[in-house]
Amino acid sequence: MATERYNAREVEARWQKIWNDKDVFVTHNDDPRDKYYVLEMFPYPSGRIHMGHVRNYAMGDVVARFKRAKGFNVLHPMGWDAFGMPAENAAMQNKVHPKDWTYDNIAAMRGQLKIMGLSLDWSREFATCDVAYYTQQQRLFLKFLESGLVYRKNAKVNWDPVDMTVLANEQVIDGRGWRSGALVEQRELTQWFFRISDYSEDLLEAIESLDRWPEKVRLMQKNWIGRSEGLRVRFEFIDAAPTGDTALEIFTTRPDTLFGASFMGLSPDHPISTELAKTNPELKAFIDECRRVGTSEEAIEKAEKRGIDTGLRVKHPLDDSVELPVYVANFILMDYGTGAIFACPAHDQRDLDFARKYDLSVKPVVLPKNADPAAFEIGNEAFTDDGTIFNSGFLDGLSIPDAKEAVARKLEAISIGGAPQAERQVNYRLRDWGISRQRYWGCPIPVIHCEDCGVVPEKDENLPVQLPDDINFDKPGNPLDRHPSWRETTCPNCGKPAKRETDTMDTFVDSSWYFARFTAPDCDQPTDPKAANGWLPVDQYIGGIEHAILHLLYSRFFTRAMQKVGALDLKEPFKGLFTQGMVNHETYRLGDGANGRWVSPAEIRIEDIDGSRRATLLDTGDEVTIGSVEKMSKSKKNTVDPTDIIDTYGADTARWFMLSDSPPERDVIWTEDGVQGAWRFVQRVWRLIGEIAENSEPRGGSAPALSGNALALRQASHRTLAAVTADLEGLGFNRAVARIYEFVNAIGKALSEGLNDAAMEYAVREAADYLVQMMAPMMPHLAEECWSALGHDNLISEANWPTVDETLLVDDTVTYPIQINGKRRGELEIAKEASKEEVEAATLSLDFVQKALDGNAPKKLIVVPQRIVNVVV
RNA sequence: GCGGGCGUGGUGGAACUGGUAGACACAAGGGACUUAAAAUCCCUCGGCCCUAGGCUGUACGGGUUCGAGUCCCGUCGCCCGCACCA
Repeated sequence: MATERYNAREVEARWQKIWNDKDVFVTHNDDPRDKYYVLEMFPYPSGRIHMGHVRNYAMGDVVARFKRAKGFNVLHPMGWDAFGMPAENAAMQNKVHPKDWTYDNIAAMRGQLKIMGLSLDWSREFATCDVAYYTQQQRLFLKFLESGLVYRKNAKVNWDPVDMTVLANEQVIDGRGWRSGALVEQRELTQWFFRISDYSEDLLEAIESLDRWPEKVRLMQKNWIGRSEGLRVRFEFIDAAPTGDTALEIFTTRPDTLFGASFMGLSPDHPISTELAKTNPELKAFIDECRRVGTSEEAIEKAEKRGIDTGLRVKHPLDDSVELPVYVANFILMDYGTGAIFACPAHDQRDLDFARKYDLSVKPVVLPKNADPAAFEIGNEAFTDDGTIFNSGFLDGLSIPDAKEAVARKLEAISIGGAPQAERQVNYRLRDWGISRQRYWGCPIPVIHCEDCGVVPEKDENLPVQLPDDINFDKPGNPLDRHPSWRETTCPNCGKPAKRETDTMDTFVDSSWYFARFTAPDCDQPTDPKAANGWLPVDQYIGGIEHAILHLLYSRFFTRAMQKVGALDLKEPFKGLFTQGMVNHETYRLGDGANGRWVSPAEIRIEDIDGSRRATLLDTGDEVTIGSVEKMSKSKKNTVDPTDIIDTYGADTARWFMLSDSPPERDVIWTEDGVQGAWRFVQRVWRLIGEIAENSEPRGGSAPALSGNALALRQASHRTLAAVTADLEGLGFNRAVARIYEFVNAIGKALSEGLNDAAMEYAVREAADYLVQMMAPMMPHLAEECWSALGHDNLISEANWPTVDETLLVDDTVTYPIQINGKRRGELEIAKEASKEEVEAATLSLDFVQKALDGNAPKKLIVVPQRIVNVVV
């Protein structure tokens, strides 16, 4: 048996069947043990799994299997993020129905995931496009609507006039639609919004409590929410604005620079701008032009600061004698603050650019440390660092924070037109979440438009609002709009004929609560609060860094919203978060420059010729250039199909390689050599275990008295176990792998020295059992096969994690490195419990120390207990 | 521009709270076994010096310390996030 080569394909299929037949990974909500919820971000069913999935799910599976062995009731589910544009694109290109395309892809990918041997509870599987799932999502939506968490408003959107749809910012490339290439327009549309901004402060504050999240992600979320404290100040108009306003309200975080004010700025979308444009053609033309400029970052960055003087003038709030002109300026955003600003060019770069262009005054009011107030001037760079206020009347000599406070106090106390001139205000960058999409393949928004009653929520008993199957994609735009009858319904309120909402929800909505649905996937309500509260928060969530902001922030908001409507009772959905790195691969290119094309790793052969690697095309033998290592992508053709790898080497090898070498948060480079190394290791373990199984008997009873090699091996077993346990707790898979390699080397060495007494036989059997158990979370099939070969009659997937015998972790001697002047010169082996004095004495008697001292007393002698000795001469 | 991170052999990477730098693996070279290949096993493997042994070495330049890959300051390089947010 043992001499046979390990046949991964046969073995893996066999154990997968056993796990499946015995429902080993089916989880029960009423299990009394402590819970542990492991979740990997669920995949989009694109058609095939890729190496990124293999890495992601291998990591999650290690955690799940490890925690199961540690005695937890583990929830480890899987589902599909199945709504979205690719299905519609496929429908348009290949004449497939989005539903068929999606469910076919799911079936294919489910099959691929199953051969990976993941310890998933497949009984809880669902896809977000399942009617059962989106019914509950509509029910949640209606509850949110009732609780005031949802509203409609007009909002500017990127409109693609060819595809007749709204585009997300990231779908606009250089001002053009990413698919149609048409110039994108800014349009006002009535859209549905979730009130995520109501939770700005809470979402920001609670980040502090997420201590098992990567610091990087926490910081990104903080920046995204973007809290800033400032002052809302009202500037009195000399003559009232055409809107009737007597004062212009602005938001500023720099009230300390108020004496440096040079002009006021209005957003092109500000109501006063709109009103003025009605009688001012030049201004109207300018505003129209601003709207045409794309919202892409590049477009904004390159856009020159421009504006138009409205002729309006305001009074300076702290100095009546100063009048400030009001401009409409292209760089002012309507949806931040009040859509209007006061400009202090000396201390704000944008204001300075504008002032220089229109020749407006630039008066510095913050003096840098040690600068001469008479000589300090502003060139083409605004001064934004710290300093002392000057040129500012009663603020002169104050620090920036003190001046802010002084201005706030003063203006709060003044009243103009019956209201205080200024109020303190906190602003957030975070905007409400627009969820309307003019698409077919998404969750329909369950509301009805009635001519008499307005916007009316669909009645609960009428749910679901189901997507029609008879749909065509012949024309661009939203197929739901064109459907002959789907829109037609009756008003739930008055019973008259009415029309359904044809917008569907952003797919981020689908993924904002799936983790809760897994806790009770068949419930006839969105959640079973008892199940959700019992399982949540997710103890370990694993996924890509690309979701650091949106998906995670939306899910945090959704959890709060679900708490508000009583669907569950907690705020934070993910206790521990881990973001894994990408899978990269070398690239290969045939031919030069524009004539060249990318070729895939499967099309080439790599040889080592005189120490340098050369690649040639398999078909023709043409030389191929080996390019840089990059993220696996279809466009560069540097992908490796997980199924091919698993067919050749088995799932365990693929999993093991993914977990070894690179730290999990970092990118890993997929190499053929690396996979073969992992494969050789699989064979090596199999041979080793076979040899042990043949030449020894299973352990019985307690350990015999030990000494020498047997003791050393037991110490190695328990030390490795302690280290691997700690590594797995901390997701240090690469370190665990390295320790297991070391351990296998140690067992191999012990075995070669002979198995000739009972003590050694016991130690070797223990080592073998521990080895197999430690690798079981990572290579579960090989582990089951070895476990069974070693004579165990239970499944290793159901076995308990072994316990460390602490007494075997300690040695009775310790080896001190001996340094002379900080450089290592030798070692000292001494009893562990030797006192500091004894260590000192022993050190000084060493001949190389004597030699270094040359008869003198040491200048200093540092003994760090159990660590190191340093002699300073 | 703002914010954050990283820089260790030919390569991926180890090194707990400052305490023997390079664990473990990959690649490479040499050898054994074999008709041969594969597989397996053994040896070498940061650089320099003739060896015992020594010197040097964690991007670069300083500093703190008995002792620095780790802490501090500066420089260079790379990566990521955000970006007209007043």
